[in-house]
Amino acid sequence: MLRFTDSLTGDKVDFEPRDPGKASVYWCGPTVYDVPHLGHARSTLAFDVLVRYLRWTGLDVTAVSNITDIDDKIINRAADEGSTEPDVAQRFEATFVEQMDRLNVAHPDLRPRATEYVDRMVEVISDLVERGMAYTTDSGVYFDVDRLDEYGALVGRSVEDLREGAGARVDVDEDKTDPLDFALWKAAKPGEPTWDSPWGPGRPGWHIECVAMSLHLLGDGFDIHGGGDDLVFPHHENERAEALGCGRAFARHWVHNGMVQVDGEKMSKSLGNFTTLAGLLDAWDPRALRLLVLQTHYRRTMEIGSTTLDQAAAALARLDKFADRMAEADLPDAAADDAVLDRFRAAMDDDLGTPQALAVVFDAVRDANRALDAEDDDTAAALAAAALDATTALGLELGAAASPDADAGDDPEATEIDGLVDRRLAARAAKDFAEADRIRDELTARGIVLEDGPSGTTWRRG
RNA sequence: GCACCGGUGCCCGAGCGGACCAAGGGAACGGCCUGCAAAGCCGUAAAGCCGCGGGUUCAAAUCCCGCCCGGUGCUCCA
Repeated sequence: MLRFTDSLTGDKVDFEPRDPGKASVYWCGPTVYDVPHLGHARSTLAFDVLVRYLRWTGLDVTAVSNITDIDDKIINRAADEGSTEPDVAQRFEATFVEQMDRLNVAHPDLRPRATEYVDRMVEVISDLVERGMAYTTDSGVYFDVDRLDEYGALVGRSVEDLREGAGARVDVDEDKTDPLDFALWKAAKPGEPTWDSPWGPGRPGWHIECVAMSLHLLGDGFDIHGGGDDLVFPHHENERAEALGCGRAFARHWVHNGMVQVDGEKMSKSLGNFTTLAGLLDAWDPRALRLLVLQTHYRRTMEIGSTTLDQAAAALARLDKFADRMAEADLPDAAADDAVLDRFRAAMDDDLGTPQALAVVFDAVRDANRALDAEDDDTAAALAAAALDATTALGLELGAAASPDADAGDDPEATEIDGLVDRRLAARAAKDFAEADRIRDELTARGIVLEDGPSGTTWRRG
């Protein structure tokens, strides 16, 4: 039985789906006003693994993640570059999807856009107004926090507490009767995209979209709502307020992932293009980032840097070699080792303990290698099957074929290097090791690493 | 300022009151392999006690209190 930490209570709770055998999951996607950063990657990876694992255990999962395609930042961006909001949104949504694809993130079943949900948002806001949970001013419609006893439950703070800190970082809109109240509908401002509403032209507030989408697509009382830690307040607190304010059951469980820290200075020094996810993905195998993310528990703050990425890449290389070795060993068909799978499942069931789950995988890898060394093919096959099944559940494809280097295409330099490698092979065959080593040294100086194997010599850029 | 989360070996990072343990990964070292390497495989050692100081307990890295340091939040940031 899967258990995970519910942000609402802070306790580990058993996951009991609303509908037996199924799971409904919603997590907040990006606001598409710029290229994705490392935080997007971590968060998206966290929920990708959650969804994959739920499916692996046999649940029928419906996964929904939104795209916020209208918001202040998008408007500002469009103004800055002299384009339009839809243009900005479409461009960066495409970039987001493309980069998540590189990370082998499974597409959510549904990826609704805010601009497609304005009508439903208006319905929810109308409901709130009718129930007296919201009020109207010249600048828009606001949720009245005082009307909801439970407000603050998700952050674990009282309304008085919150009120004290309100405005500490951002100026408070003077139209609101309470600094904690938040916008459901923003009245039109000149030059901004607008939609019609019972309160005049304008655009929706931020939180309302997730409520309208999740309740519409997944139904009241859906199972899991997730997002980054930084969204707990105010975003998720306010979403919850909106749904409860309508008298509707909202998410049964809340799951939040921790933040990413980057040693920016060190990073830019070693690799100038590292500040964006794209830069990272160009410099490292995307699977190394996934592995690195999995090696840290999803709730913890984690450090991503060139050192930790290199370390993850080295571990990944070992897993690739393992997968290749087992594939080439011509092992008998074997069912995955149950003991390994049980340990894997136990680790994952305990709040998605991917670090321990990977420890299980690495243990199995070592044991399988040892079994193969001892020519115990049956044991090796069972262990390898379990290890590979587990990594698949985590979204990690293994083996040289899975590496982005596998299809590097034609490289003008490659032909020349191949020629040098051939000459070295000839020299070795003639026992002219001095010449062979000279060629190798020359290639080494150029950053080329040679690997002599039973089936010939391969090279790679080190 | 207030709130929440965290501070574990050379590095990343598990552990959340006890005897299967201070996991696992990277690096290091040794062996096998190799003409020699590289890669790979196997093995070894490494935290004298898990930020600091108190306390609770038969028993604490794990609970409580104080302090120091880092992160996040306090209206639109995953």
